[in-house]
Amino acid sequence: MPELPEVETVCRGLAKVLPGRSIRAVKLHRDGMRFPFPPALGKLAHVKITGIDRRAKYILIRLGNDQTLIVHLGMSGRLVIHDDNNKHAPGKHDHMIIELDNGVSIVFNDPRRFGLADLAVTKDLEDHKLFAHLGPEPLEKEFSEKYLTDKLKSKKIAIKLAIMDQQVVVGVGNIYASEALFQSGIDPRRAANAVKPAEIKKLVSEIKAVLKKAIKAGGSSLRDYVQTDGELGYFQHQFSVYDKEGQKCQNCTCTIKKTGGVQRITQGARSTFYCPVKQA
DNA sequence: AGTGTCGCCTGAATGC
DNA sequence: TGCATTCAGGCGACAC
Repeated sequence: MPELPEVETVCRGLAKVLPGRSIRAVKLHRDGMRFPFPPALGKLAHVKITGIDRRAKYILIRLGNDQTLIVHLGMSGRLVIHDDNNKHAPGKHDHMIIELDNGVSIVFNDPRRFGLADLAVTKDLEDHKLFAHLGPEPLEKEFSEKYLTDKLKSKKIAIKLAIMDQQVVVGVGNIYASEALFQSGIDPRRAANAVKPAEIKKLVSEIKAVLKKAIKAGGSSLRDYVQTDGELGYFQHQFSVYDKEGQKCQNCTCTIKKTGGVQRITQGARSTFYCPVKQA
């Protein structure tokens, strides 16, 4: 499940193979994913790829025709590099294949099709429907104690839902929201506007820390950000509370029989994991 | 405007 | 064994 660190790692992998190359063909194997592919997506032959970057969980492939190819991995999306002289036979969920002039193919596979691919004019990207309402990047200075305090003061929703709101801050998904709240010692159920100044300061710092740590883990566990099978961006994680219901949390000193260990609750129709002792 | 809920989609895991 | 059900979740749509 790609969150910001995985997407960042995918981008760093793409940055090693895409810039400077030219597109031989983009092959589409269905009409669309979350929404229909734009017709122009299939007509990018001979267009040059000039760069790669990321905004929130969107991968931005910069093109020489002043357009940007936007890719979102959704929940189950993967990008795999096949160096096979553009001979890759599309599998069941290989929805889009970008063939490069050097024979390398970038295969976008996504069983659940929550992902998307779209084209936008680069200079208008900020006004794109998907980008217009995005909050700040969590790793930028703009995402500060002062900013978050101001943003949360009118919010009565649970703090966990608040930090997952992309209008508050982008890139924090279900896993890292639980992880950052654990590291901050904050109960995920507390009202956002009731979180104290010192706790908000800690939370901002821990959100940055858990994301940075995960990005670092991605880089170090993948050779050059690309696995031997060509897959980009997925790596082993070690979580403190996520998916550890009934188990010990990180550095746990509890008697599990007494405390029940890590708790799983539902917030916004999604699982939240927390330690009832450290996040009281 | 802020908040809460639902649906999209498939495959893995679980239940009977 | 095999079929049905549940769950996973990023994000927009929608209702209140």
